[in-house]
Amino acid sequence: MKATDHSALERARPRHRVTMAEVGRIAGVTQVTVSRALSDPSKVSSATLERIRHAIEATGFVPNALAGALASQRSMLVSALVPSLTNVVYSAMLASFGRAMRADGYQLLVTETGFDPEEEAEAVETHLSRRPDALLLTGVHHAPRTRRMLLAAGVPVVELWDMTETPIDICVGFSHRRAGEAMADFALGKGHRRAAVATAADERARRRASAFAARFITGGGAGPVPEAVAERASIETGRDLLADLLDNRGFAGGVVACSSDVLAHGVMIEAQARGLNVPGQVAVIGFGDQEFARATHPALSTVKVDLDRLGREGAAALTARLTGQTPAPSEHVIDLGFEIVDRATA
Amino acid sequence: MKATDHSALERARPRHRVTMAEVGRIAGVTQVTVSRALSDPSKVSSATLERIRHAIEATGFVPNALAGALASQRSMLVSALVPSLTNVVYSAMLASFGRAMRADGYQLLVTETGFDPEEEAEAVETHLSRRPDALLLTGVHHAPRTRRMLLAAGVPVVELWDMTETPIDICVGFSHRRAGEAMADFALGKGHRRAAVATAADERARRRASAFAARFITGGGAGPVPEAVAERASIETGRDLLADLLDNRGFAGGVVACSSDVLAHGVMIEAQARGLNVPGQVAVIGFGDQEFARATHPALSTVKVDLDRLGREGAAALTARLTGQTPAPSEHVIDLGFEIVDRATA
DNA sequence: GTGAAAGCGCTAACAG
DNA sequence: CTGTTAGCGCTTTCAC
Repeated sequence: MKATDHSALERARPRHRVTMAEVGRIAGVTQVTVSRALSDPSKVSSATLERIRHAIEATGFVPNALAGALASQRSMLVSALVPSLTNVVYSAMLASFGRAMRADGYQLLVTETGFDPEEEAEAVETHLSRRPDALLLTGVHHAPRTRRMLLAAGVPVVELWDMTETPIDICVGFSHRRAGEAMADFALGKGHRRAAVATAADERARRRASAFAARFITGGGAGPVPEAVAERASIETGRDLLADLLDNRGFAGGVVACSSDVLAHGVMIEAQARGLNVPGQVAVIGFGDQEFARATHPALSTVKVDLDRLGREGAAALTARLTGQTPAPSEHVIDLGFEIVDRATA
Repeated sequence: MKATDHSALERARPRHRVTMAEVGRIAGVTQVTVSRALSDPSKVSSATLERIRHAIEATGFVPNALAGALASQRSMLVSALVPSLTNVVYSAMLASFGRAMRADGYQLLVTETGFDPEEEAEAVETHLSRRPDALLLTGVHHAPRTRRMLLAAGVPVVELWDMTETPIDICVGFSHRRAGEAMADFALGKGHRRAAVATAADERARRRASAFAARFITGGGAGPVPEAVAERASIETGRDLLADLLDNRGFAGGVVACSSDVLAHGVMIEAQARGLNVPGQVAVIGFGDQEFARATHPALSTVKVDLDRLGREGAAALTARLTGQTPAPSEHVIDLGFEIVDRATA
């Protein structure tokens, strides 16, 4: 069985493919009728429909969406560009976006752009060659040619996860500056007067970090707010960051504002490994409210961003456009906000 | 600027699209020459090439890959079906697979199947309509019609993350049974005589769990080995699982074999929250060797599976096939193995 | 309710 | 080195 199983694939060229014409021949109708039977069965007599169904069954016919897309000028493809697939923040957003689009019959073309605008531009170009009906970009910072290509293509675009006054088309997200400020207000409200920042290098995280530091000081906290930056966010780099803050940057305890829950978790672990009490000696605020945030010990205080909703709203904005609706100017930028989750670490 | 920016998109139908014919007209050649200039520039005189480049630049022409695929019978599309995008195990594998395929000029059509063979079958069918040049499936358990459709399509297929005697085409992975047994041997070697299992519900995890339990007992451990099962793997469910084991299933300490590092981390946190010493009272073995495993406190002992390599090897197997190579029968099943990482929690 | 004709934008021979 | 001629497998439009 093993040998025969493979033999089907041992040939260089795929086997003969069934077409609508062939299905039609078997069912005693023309190709057009088969097409109609599939796209709008109500236009075909039930007797014919039955014969066509049989023929499809018998031949294992699978319609060629490439040809369909070419003829109809609708690919039913949506392209999604995310900086990273392994970062839950983006994959969660992508997953919920994908589910929503699939429910509307679209399929997802996915590329990981690695936080690099140039790679993103390349990806946009190749994706555009597939004539997607819409595109999802992450963030609002893109290479100039990205914007140019997209505008020229005249395809609906949604930028997720960030806000801007000048979206390419539609953008759905929240203000990173305001999120950073809210973290500072929260820390201050908890009575903290000394703070540090542990952040990933990416540009949105940095924006939150500086907003936090600025607000913390103007709000009455002690300056300066030392900042430690890691290339990537992981528990390990979170540990490194706290170590660095404590050992080299003059941070003697207080609250640590982190650019992600993962980093925050690393900070907690490092503190605990050093015998420091959390939140007594080192308080921690995360970002994202990932699933595990409620399950750390103590439970992590953080900023909740509804990633699921982000993906869904992005999809909704796109499908609205795709069904011919023109958003009002005010609907081009959708602010989903965020929420401070006050648990036990700060 | 805001208003004008959008106006390009305010129309229902996309704007007039540039074709090769149009580029040719401007460059003073026929459409075919433009096609050649793009696919094999050496076949076109440098003077013509220059004019064509100009015309492309001037018009912002982006080739239509749909039409190209239809004509050439090669879509340069690879479809990837993964159970979950938010689970790092799968997204890491997908990301490395994607990078490798992209390097060869392929693009990724992605669908999340949610561990459901029926959903997978649906997805295979829709994906097949895009005429992908190859497919990636996760695992080796599929609906019968999935196998049938794939065989009929005659497309190269790689099944990742698991092994079987009867792959659809090619499969790359490791033996889950042997991994479970290796965990048991490791625990036994560390002197543990009492054990429990904390596992996610998915079928591969269960397979490792039962292999662990069986081997642990035949290897000299005390039976029975209580087993706690969670629908999904998270730190939170890991905590719940240990609580359940301790409170309801007669587990009085010993080693806990987990189906993933995340679950293991949850078990550690719950133990520590209860004031139990790790590994003194509760020892923990994870699975996957995710990035954070080395950074927990104490560092997590686990089973390393090289996800990056998994993705790469899967891609390599596919591209070999796509360049016309026929794998030897022995090369249809590739065992990547695994490795016990002996750190501090067991 | 069904068919015929045209064409989507490209690649693949085959000429010259 | 460049052009001509045929499709690829569908959808669309217009007839009947």
